[in-house]
Amino acid sequence: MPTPHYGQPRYRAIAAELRDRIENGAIRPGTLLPAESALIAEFRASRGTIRQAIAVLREARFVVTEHGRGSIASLRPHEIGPEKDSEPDAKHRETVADPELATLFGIEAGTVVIERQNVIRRNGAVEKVVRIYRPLQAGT
Amino acid sequence: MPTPHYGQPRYRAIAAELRDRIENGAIRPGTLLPAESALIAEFRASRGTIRQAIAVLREARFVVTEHGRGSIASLRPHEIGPEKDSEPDAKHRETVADPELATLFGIEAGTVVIERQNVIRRNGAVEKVVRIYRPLQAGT
DNA sequence: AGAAATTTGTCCGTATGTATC
DNA sequence: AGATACATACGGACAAATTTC
Repeated sequence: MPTPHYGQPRYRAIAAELRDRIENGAIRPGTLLPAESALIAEFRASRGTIRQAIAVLREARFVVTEHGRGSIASLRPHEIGPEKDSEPDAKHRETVADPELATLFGIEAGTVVIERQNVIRRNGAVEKVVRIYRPLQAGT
Repeated sequence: MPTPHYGQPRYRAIAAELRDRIENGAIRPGTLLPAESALIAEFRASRGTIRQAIAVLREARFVVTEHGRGSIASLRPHEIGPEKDSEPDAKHRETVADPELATLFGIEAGTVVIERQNVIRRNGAVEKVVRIYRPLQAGT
């Protein structure tokens, strides 16, 4: 893969993408951003580039980075929604595609996919866990 | 000492070595791999390199890693289910529980669980993949 | 019950070599 | 030549989960 950075540099494009996710709630304030390693996999960027992107967000106060913990999306006054779910039976998240999913979706392993997980209980005990995977691609 | 990565990078060579040990039984399925610190000493590699090697194994489902515990050798991927030439839309197979599934089911990570996978297609393309996990005992 | 040790997770800073624009 | 980016690798420090004492 060459290194085309037509227009703005890559780290700025990644920073913009992450900022959008924070603003539109995909990454909720107070929660951790994906780890550097996860962002490397998702954007297929080198560590240096990812760190540059996060540096931009930190500079703009969109995130606060804690050594050994991660980068936390900043709380926005108008978006403070504690929503303390103790343990939801369903949740959304992003993970990376394992080789099989990658093959099925026709993407490369390591690409980020959306995972929805539902926990089905029966008499209190967990009977089964359903995980639904979808490609992330659409219009980003 | 510079950083010569002529040919195969170190982390891949280490991953290959560890995979061999799992395959030939030197590290038996269900047991823990040596700790990162031990691997660092053995291969004289940095922690980052060791962790990259283990990430390769995890990606290929050769191990399941648990925070604070270690990486558990899994059943070999090619022994887990029947080999397929083509991809059916639904299939049963056995996999190993990742830490989250283990917690939900109240079993230990690395334990074998039943996985049923359904592939939902739409106009030929794979729209989503549904995976349903159940413990071994129940449901039979 | 609690403290310490172990182990993995994450971030920080740096370095070398390669490739592209 | 310089700026950008990638892949690899090192070492250090702090955080968090688990195990051991």
